[in-house]
Amino acid sequence: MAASARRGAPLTLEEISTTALRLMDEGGVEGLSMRKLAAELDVNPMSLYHHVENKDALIRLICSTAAQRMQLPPDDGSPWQEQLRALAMAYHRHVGQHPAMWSYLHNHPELIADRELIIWQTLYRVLRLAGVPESELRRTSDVLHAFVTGFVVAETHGHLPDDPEEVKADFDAAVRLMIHGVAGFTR
Amino acid sequence: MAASARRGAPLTLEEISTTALRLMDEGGVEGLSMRKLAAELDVNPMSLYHHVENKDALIRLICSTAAQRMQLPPDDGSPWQEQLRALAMAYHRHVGQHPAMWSYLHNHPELIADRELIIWQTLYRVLRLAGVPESELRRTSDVLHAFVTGFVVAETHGHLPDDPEEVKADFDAAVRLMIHGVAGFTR
DNA sequence: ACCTGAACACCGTTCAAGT
DNA sequence: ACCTGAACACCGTTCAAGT
Repeated sequence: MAASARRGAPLTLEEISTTALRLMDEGGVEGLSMRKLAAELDVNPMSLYHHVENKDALIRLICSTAAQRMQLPPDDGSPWQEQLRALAMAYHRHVGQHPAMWSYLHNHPELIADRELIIWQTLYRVLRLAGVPESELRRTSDVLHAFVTGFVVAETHGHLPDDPEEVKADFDAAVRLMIHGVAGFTR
Repeated sequence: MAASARRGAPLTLEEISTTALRLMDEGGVEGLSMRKLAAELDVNPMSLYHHVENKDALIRLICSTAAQRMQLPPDDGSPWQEQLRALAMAYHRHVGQHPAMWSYLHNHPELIADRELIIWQTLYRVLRLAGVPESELRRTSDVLHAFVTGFVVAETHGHLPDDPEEVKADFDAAVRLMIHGVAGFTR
């Protein structure tokens, strides 16, 4: 056994990653430290190293579990333009919930490179529907993903204090620009 | 007088910001610390606080001087599509030279919000040329800027090791998508 | 197997003291 | 006016020791 001296139960990866993500959500990147996380879990800082190799690995864990759990819209049969907008909105919501995590992810794109992730599967499906040829799927999805990430990160960190109507109009303009871009692409 | 005990001349903001940017370029965000910067300048760490309020102010200084010095293409009379591409390429080059600074900037868009900056002036000019109405300039330029930043940051951090031909094709696709998007916008 | 305390090499920053 | 050293409250991480 050898559970914690202060806690009843032993640590799990599950609660480590959940608590770490919460700390990041609440206090940004600098809100998460190994020592604060340990304090939050009521455990010795060094105990964490038995479950996670180091801080980088911890953040990687947070990102991958959060990315896997993203709630993305299913294929409802609507036109690709609407589905692209719905996907962008789902992205927008997720970044709004975990801005610090997405900032990190934006600077470490390799953590989200796995094409089996639901986010890529969904984007591929929408782009196929739009008529993007198979050979261009990787490239087009990369570009759109970078665009959307750039936009929502800038929006979340930049002008949230603004008039929400303005933010909505900005978001609409971004989506329309992408739709026109993809349409012009396959025409 | 009262210059440094170890150096001949007193510190200047100029050399502080130049050296700090170099440290960031060489070692990423974690390559820049007040103590390393002081060591590099052969000065006591605390001396820096006489020229700069704190580390945040130092990074703000780096970003604003670098942004002011960006070399952007002048109006050469070519079509707006070509000028937009040239602008994106200039951006691309600058981010490639200072990736860590741009990562920071991407997460602190307020540092680049001043519409008098050459980057906004240039973008406004190109968009006017493309026929974007005055009332939509702020919005459209925000969206495009976020897109370009998203793309070049992702590219710089993500798949530079790739085949340079592929990177170039990705960049072309991104520019074409933006051009189609803007064109569809004003049609 | 899992947890712990002490220790090391780093941080940013404050403050009182030097010239 | 500008620089400095000591000190404080933080970091991530290693290591040897506990159960």
